[in-house]
Amino acid sequence: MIKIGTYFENYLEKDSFFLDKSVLLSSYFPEEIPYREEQIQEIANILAPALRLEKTSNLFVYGKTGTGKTLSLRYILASLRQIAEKKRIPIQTIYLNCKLKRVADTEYRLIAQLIKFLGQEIPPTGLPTDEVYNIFYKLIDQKKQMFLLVLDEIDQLTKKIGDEILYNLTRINSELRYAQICLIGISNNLIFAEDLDPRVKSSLSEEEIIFPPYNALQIQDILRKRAAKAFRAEALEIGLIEKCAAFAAREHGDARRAIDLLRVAGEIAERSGSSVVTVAHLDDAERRVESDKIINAAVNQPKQFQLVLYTLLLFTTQKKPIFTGEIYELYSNFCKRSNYNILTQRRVSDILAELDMLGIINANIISKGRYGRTRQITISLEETIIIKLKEILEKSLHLS
DNA sequence: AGGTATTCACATGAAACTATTCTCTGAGTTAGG
DNA sequence: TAACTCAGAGAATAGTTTCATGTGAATACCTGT
Repeated sequence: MIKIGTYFENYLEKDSFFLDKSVLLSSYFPEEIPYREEQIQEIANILAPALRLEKTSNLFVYGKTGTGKTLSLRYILASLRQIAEKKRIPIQTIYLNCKLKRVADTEYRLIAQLIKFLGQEIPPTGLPTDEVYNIFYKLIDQKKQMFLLVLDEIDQLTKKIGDEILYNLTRINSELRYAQICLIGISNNLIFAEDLDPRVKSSLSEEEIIFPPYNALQIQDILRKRAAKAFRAEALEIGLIEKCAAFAAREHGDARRAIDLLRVAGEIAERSGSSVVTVAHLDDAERRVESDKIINAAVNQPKQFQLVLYTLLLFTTQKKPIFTGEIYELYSNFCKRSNYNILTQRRVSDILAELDMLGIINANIISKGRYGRTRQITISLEETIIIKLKEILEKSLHLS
């Protein structure tokens, strides 16, 4: 007990080298967005007519993750809102992330969210979708006003439920008498619009803006600006920022990831009682971030999904690749033994594909000629992660 | 030897089903006048 | 008669199952030399 007490005291007395950690969180909103002036100006040009309540072109924003799309749009919307408020222009802006589970990832829920934004509650289920649309129309068309609707990660939405929703949304304007809606889609899949219904495609991407990835130098600059606010001077080892930027640049210039890494490195350094953040801490941070990502992904999956993953972890300790059929065999035996019901191979195949998508396993579809076609599966996780993952899955599946 | 045709072991798609959670409707019941 | 209760019909959704079709290349099977 005493030990812990002194630990807490020491903790308080030692000044943290963090000045303001919130600067490094993804919720932080910087005053300026470096290297994105051009894109912001362009978007502003496109959206400006909204201030006069004139018809505004729908807009499509492309760019890889961590290239500042979301941030830039939020920034633009915020200033647009400010002006609108000052001049009493009836503009509403809505930002929705279509990937959020149980929030806006289906047609019904998306519209329900919009209605909620307009100040009315919609039950999570029970109503027909048409009804929800009608409520929305009525609410929005009460007076002359402009709606800017930003749909982030719109590719996830169409991947899951098709593009009918987008068709409906783009068509809304012709059914509204007073109000107007302008759609702004954000996607990090550059070729996403290719396999969209041509009608939707043409009306949605009237204007397109591309956010290029940051290069290493730009990320360095961004990191320095953030670090200056987040850390005390002298808290970072020389060369740390450069290394951090290099990590991120390797991953297609993802600034968010770079900032994340820096924060986690700081936390690790702080906990280890070091007085500066070193490159070694950064390496640790990278490992931590990676393993957190994977473990998080695994934990948030359904039971059967975890079961498949668990058998996979159990039986692929050696580097030797394993095939779908073998895994299915092992999996069904395991289920029998532990009283879980067994899924069909069809489903397991889908689960394997999902595991591949999440980056938990590596699965290549190969043809063994006369001996069929199958997935060749390897696990590319580090031993420590595998062990941790096993523990967590055992707990979650109530295995002993 | 060289060229096709087969064939395996799944992959991939589409539709339909199941269980759960939730609303709405309207018949039957209750309580008050 | 108005208010209340409660069962049943109908929706949305996640996770599956069923049925159907697709597929890449190692082999089997020809053919002609």
